[in-house]
Amino acid sequence: MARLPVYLRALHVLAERGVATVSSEELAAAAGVNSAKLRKDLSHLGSYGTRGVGYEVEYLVYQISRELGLTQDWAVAIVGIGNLGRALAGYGGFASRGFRMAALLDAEPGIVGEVIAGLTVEHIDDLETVIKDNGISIAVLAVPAAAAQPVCDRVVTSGVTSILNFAPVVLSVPDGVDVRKVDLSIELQILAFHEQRKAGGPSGVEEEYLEAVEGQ
Amino acid sequence: MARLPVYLRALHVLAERGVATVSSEELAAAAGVNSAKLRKDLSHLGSYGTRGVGYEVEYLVYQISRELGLTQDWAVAIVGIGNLGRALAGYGGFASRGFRMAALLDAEPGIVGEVIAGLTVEHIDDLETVIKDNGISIAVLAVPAAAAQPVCDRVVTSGVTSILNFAPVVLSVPDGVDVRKVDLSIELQILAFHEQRKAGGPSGVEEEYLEAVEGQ
DNA sequence: TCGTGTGAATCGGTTCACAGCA
DNA sequence: TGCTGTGAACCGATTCACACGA
Repeated sequence: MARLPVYLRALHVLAERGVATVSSEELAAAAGVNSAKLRKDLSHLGSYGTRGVGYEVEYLVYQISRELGLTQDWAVAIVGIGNLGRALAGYGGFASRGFRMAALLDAEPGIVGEVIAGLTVEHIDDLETVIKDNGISIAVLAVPAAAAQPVCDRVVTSGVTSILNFAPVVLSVPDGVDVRKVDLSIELQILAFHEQRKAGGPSGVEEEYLEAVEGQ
Repeated sequence: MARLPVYLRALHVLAERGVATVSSEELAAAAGVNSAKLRKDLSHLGSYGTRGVGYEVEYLVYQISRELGLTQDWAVAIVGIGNLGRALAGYGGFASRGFRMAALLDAEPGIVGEVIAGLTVEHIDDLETVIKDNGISIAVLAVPAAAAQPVCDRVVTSGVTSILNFAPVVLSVPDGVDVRKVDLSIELQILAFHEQRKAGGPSGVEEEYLEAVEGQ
């Protein structure tokens, strides 16, 4: 589930420090969750802990990696090589976790041909070919809002079944295609909401109903 | 709550198209949620719809904006002006939603002094002064993982109470400080998990327990 | 009549608390 | 003894379904 990557990161840190064994209490603290939740999450994978002792770090890393599908190699394409696309292309955390940046695509002639992180940016006209030839099943969309749906349609037609969307639009996709959305503006708006509550609620309005609202 | 920004975005699109009124059904479709959920969410803000008709777009935009605190001006600092920081600094969606990029900070001498989106990058040594002088209450951290906690401590000490963290670490902050985390690598890992399930589950293991797992 | 607003039912996820095993 | 694994209680959020009002 969605917290396994967080546990995995914490475990990697522990492993680097040479820690061989963790209790659910310790790992939960490192991951920022409570220990009962962590144990329940891990129990879904199987019974990989030892009662009275804890979990063996290396073994748990392997089990979680396998569960998440990180023991295989995923070819990823990034479409849209603006600042955000570049940030993603250059982010080291991907390669070390089973992800391989296999293609960068952009529509801008000034950007096509540029070499970023060892990859040459290709023209978006070649999108279909590039995706099929590289066996890409995951696409990252870092394109302008107006381009997002058309590009989405094209990558889906080419065989992509998982999309990470940074454009501020709700994409529509066929069944069987997963979309995750990261919207930087929405994150800020949620912070502003909390910030405002700290400052005393919306100006000039009763605050009662505010109690009913919000979690994370 | 966390979906209001999504509704707001959809409403802005409708307003631009000149739509005066929407039903919960239509707005829910545009926002990608179901209509009962949308109505329940909106009812927390008050009774702003008309039975038999729907919601007046402009009025609802205003009410949601006020609820989210977007009718006031929030000064935001971005710390870490790599590709990601630049992408954030240049993202137009902020300014139009009550957010004002008030400061850019970096540790790299080659970057300090650079002008991005009309702002001069300042040195991180001046962080405390810059935050206090500009009345900044929201900070965006786009720094390397190792720098995140120290920078976080400094912005909190300077008076920041909301943090949007892009570094892949769990930040620890005092009570009263909100942290939201965006982790690009985790998003991809979650996609990989789903992708793997489509392909038939983790190699060599029974799939039964997989049924118990995962939502979005 | 039509669509909002909302009790009531439902669902899923979190937390509690302890039985069971190393 | 100490900590995992898990049934049971709990809690919030989602969905259903319809009364109510424009």
